[in-house]
Amino acid sequence: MSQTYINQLKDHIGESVVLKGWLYNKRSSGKLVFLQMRDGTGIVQCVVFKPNDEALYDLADSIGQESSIIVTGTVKEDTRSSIGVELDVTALEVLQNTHDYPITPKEHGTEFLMDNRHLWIRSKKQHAVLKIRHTVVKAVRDFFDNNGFTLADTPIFTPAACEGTTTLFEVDYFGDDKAYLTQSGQLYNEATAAAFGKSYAFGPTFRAEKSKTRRHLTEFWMVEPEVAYAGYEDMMDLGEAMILSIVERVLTDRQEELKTLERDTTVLEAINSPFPRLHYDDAVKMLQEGFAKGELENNFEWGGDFGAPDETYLSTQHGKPVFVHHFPAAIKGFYFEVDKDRPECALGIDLLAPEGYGEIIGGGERASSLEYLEEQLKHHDLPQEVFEWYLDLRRYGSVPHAGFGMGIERCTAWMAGIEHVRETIPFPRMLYRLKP
RNA sequence: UGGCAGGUAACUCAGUUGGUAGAGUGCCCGACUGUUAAUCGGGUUGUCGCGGGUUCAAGUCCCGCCCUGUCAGCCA
Repeated sequence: MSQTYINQLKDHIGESVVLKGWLYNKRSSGKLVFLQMRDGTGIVQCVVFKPNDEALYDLADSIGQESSIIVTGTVKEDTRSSIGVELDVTALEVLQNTHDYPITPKEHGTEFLMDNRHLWIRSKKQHAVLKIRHTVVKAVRDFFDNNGFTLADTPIFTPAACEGTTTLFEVDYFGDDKAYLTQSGQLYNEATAAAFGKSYAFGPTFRAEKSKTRRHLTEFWMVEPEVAYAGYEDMMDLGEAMILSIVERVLTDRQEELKTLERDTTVLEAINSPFPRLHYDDAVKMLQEGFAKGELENNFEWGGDFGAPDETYLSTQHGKPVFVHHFPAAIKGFYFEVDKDRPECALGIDLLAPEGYGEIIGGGERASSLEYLEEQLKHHDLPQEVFEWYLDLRRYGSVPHAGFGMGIERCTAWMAGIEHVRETIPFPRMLYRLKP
């Protein structure tokens, strides 16, 4: 008999099936043993009644949490079950009986769970978060694939920094050369956009920032679209459409997981077009009003970059993600296009997620003038020879173009409604955390 | 990198004015025909983060270090 998966049991009511998986939890009551079995697709309760088969009962009663088991039984409807069905066990094969599984159904601390991350991902909530991550990734890829974008991944080893070397991980590259792990595929995306018109990269990104916050990882995944003949406003349109498609997909495909996580889905359901678009000037005014009302501790001044409390304040003023554009050029990268009428403003855009999840998109319009970029490289003290290939993009058919990057983990944390991004990736890499 | 909180059993924690170590959970044994973190009875577990100091005596007080969490800076 072939294997049936728990999420398909509803189609097999009354039939005998074989489930292959692990013991999630066990309870017994007199002559009954209840095996909570998981197989990766769900959890189902398997019931063994002692008078029916005493040897089977003794075996079922003896296995410990996370023992690997193959269960044969009859599927029956049961209103007491959260998935509507149960299994009456007729046979049980124990591949390995284990008794020292460290993670119990009771409470544990963060450090212990992180040390046991390789096992923790079997737990219901972690499983649900990672399923949501999967759906976020799938929604993102479908969105770009269905909108004329070509996937053109960028290298992970890079020869130089795009904004200084302090936040880069250095790698020895055959002795003489040094390589760095990429912190963004953006410069390369600008090249692929000139080849394909609309391109995107999706992959891991590395930042050696010594940040210890609930929003930071040293290794995280980012999706970065880049579009030729597009401006910063087009990126707000594109980002908004992408976010809406992610929210919709998560709400459609991951209802069960959202329920497991006790996520308040009404805040996700309330997200619709259009997202508010704030000029940096107006954002500054709002922050200053917030300070005047005593809702912010520090008075924000024009020219600065938003701190976490500022971002939270701006995003909680609306029930939706909020775009901010026209950041001061002085706090942005060398490659940004600036507003012709206000050269002190870069055509950068950020998207702030609601509920204090912070910046999930950062991007904008790129400078298309060769002369301006050469000037900017000097101004930022960057070696021009390293960027010659990048400047070629302005020598040969330069066009206005724009793009952005979205962090998969921050987006997933927001969708799942969880506190810390470390739970949104199977094996997080953080300052002081390289294991398991 | 800085502020704050913390490090005691496998896990989560308690430990009084300094007097020689506790609970719950897990695990093992037993009871129970419907359990949902099952319940009930019995049993089992210690480098009190590390090093130094004060003291007759330190988990407890003092100094240094290490580690963890959290907030902030930076960013996605």
